[in-house]
Amino acid sequence: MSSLCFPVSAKKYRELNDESRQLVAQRFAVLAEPMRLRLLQILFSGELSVNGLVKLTGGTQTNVSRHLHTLTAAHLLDRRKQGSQVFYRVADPTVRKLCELVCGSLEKQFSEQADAFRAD
Amino acid sequence: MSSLCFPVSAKKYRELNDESRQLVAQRFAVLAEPMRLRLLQILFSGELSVNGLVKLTGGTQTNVSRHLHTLTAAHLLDRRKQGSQVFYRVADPTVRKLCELVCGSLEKQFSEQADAFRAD
DNA sequence: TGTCTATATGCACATATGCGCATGTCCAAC
DNA sequence: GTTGGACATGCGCATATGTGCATATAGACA
Repeated sequence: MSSLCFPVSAKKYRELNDESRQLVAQRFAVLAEPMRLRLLQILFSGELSVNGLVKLTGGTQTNVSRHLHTLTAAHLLDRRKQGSQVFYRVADPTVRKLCELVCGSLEKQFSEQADAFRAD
Repeated sequence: MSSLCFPVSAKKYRELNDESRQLVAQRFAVLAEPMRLRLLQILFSGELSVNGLVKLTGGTQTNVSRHLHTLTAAHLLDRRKQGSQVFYRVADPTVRKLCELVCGSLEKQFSEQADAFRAD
C-alpha cells in the first residue's frame, strides 16, 4: 500500500508536490474546527439526523447544516436522505485515528510539562 | 496508554470537553498550511537552519521564520541555536503519522473515484 | 392544495490568518 | 567598536472563514 507520502524505501520518503500538499492542508483544515470535531465525535457513535445533531450540540440549525456540508464535501461524512430528514454518518475511518493521534500527542505534551514543573 | 479521546472500554469513547476540542482543532490548524507542511516534510529528513529552509523552499525569510515559530509554539518542532544560526528539527513523531494517514486517505479516495469512472 | 417540519443557502459582518516590507535583535569576524 | 549576516517581529493589507438572520427548497400530512 503506497501513498503520496509513505516511505518509498527504508528511509526515503516521496515528497508531495504543491498540489498534493494543498489537498493535505485542506483535509487538516476541515478538522481544524471545534464544532466540526464535536459533530464527528457524536457521529463516531453512529449516524444521526441534522436535527439530532442540532439538539445534541446546542448549535444553530444553520451552522450545523453548513458544517455537515463541509465534512461531506471532504468525503469524511456520508449523507442519507430518509423522508424529509437527512442522516449523516462517518465515511472515513481514518478521521478517528487522526483525532486519537492528536489527543495522544497533546496528552503526552501536557504530561511532560507537568513533570517538568514537578522536577523543579 | 489512555488519552482524551481513546477508547475507555470496548465501544465507549470518552468525549472531549470544549476546551480540549479547541486544542485539538488548533493542532489541526497548525497542519492546515501548505508551507508548514513543506517545512515539516523537509525536516523529516533531519534538522536544518532557517536559511537552509529558505533556500530549499524558495519562500521569503520572513515567512519561513514565522511558520517555524508557529510550528515550534505548537511543540511540533524543536529549536537549537548555534552561533548566529538557528536549527529546527521535528519534535513530535506523531506529525509524520498524521500526514501519512491523510495521504493514505486521500489516495484511497481518489482511487475509488477513478474506479467509479471506470465502472461507468 | 395548504400547512408544517426538516434541511439548505444567499447575504452581510466580524474575526482570523498568511504575506511582504521594513526594521529590530543577536552574534561573529575583522 | 564597526560591519555584515542570520533570524525575529511590528505593521498594514488582502483574503478566508465561521456565524446569524432571513429565506428558499423539499417532503410529510391533513
